[in-house]
Order: sequence, then C-alpha cells, then structure tokens
Amino acid sequence: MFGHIDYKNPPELCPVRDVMSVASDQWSALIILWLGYFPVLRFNKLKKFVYGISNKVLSQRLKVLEADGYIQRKAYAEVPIRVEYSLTDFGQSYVEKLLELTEWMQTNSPKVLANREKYGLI
Amino acid sequence: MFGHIDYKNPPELCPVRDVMSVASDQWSALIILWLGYFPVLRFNKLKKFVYGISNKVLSQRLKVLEADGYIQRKAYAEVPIRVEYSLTDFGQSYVEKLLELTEWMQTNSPKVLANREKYGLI
DNA sequence: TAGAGTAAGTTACAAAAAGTAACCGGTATG
DNA sequence: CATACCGGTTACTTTTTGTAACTTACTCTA
Repeated sequence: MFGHIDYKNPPELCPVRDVMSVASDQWSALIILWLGYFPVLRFNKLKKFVYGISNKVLSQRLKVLEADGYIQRKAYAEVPIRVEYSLTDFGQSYVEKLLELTEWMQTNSPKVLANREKYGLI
Repeated sequence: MFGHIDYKNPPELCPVRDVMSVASDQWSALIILWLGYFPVLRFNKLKKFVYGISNKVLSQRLKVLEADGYIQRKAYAEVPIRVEYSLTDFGQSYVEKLLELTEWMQTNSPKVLANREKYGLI
C-alpha cells in the first residue's frame, strides 16, 4: 500500500490520493450507493434520495463521477427533457467495495457515537 | 444497507452518514493509513507523511479522530514536549477496511485517469 | 384561461471550510 | 549568537459549499 510512496521525497501529487478523494467524498459516495440500489435514477429522484444535497453540488458531482467513469448519463430529447443516470460496469465494481465499507460503518457507528459522547463529557 | 433509511420520509440526519463522512474524509483517511503503517507517530512526523496537510487541519482532524475513538494521544511532560499518536484497537479494525478500499483504488486509479483524459478530449 | 407544477439544471450571492504564514516558550545544535 | 525543533494556536485569505431564485417549454387543475 505504501510501497509506491517514497516518503523521504514526497511527490507533489499522488494520483491514487486524487482519485480516492473524488470517489470517497461524502456526496459522491451517497450518489454511487443510491445508484447501486436503484439501477436508474433521474436528477430529481437522486436529489430526494441523496438527502440534503443542493442542485449545484449534485450537478457538479454527477459531472465529475461521469468523467471518472463511475456513472453514465443518458439524455432523451423529450419535452420536458428526461435524463437518466446509472452506474457503469466500473461504477458497479466500485459500489461493491464501497458497500463493504458502509456495512462496517453501520455496524460500528454506535461505538463511535458512544465514544464521541463520552469524550464530550470528560 | 438502505434498510434503515425510510427514503419516503427522509430523516433530518443519518448517524451512519455522519460517522462515515468523518472517517472517510481525505485527510482523516491518510492519517489513519499512516498510523496503520507506523504504530506510533509524533505530530511533525505525521505532518511529513500526510503530505500537504497544514498544522491547523492536522490538529483539527487528530482531535476529531481521537473523539471518535480511532486514535489515541499520549503527551509526555518532557521538554520539549513529546506527543505520540497511535491507533486504538477500534482504529486498527477500521484501517483494515480502509486498506481494502485503498488497494482497490491503487489497482483501478489508472482506469479512472484514462477515463478522465478521454472525457476531457471529447 | 390563469396559475401552478414538472423537468434538469444554472446563476449570483452568502456562509462555511480549508489553506497560509507568523508566532509561542524553551532547548539543543551549529 | 542565530537557527531549528517541539506541538500546536491565531489571524487572515482563498477555495469550496450551501441557498434561493431563475430558465424553457409543456401539462394539469380550477
């Protein structure tokens, strides 16, 4: 894992870090998880599921996730316009990894919350 | 995974989401990964490994990660003061999960970078 | 037939988070 | 005698987010 980093002469930028920071961003992760649950979602549906996200940030994240190859966007020339978002095969393989982490979080978040509370009282 | 969310009546806040956003934050993840590699690290060493982080943000993240139970801080009353950071058992169990994700990222980041480039040219 | 609602965003502005650089007091190093 | 280390903190600037209004063209409701 750290083998590729020469930590005595740290590089200006680590590409893995860059890629990971996009994919594990809170909103990006939620978008990908919901698209893993529902194969196809339109903008406004997605916005309802990814509770609390703004149009602006949803729009930004969708563009970045599309550019990075996790999701695909299909626009239909109807009136009103219909746009469908779905995971690519690559995105599908990522969501499986992400789900493992999320499951760990679901199991362990009570411990974190308990810890947080205890820490606040001391 | 989604069973706990009633997406027709979305909750004001999802605790899992809150916990996960702290733990999967870019800087937090890097701190935890380096502490998984070196059992004990002092502030300035950590700062060198977590390349690019500022004192301010490192200090903030260490406090939050300590409060959430991932790391522990030991200060020795020497002169100059010595402070050692290390993973708790809980943090250790988390870093194992995080490493799996990181390994996936290492394997797959070339695909993402290739995709990104292709997308930029169209 | 006026009014509201839907669709997928964009835009201008405000608020929050992150980055930058200087500083602390005491000690060891050159 | 000046410099660097130790583990941070503080004031200030820049970047990122969030908020709310707006867009175009059609459909549904009263």
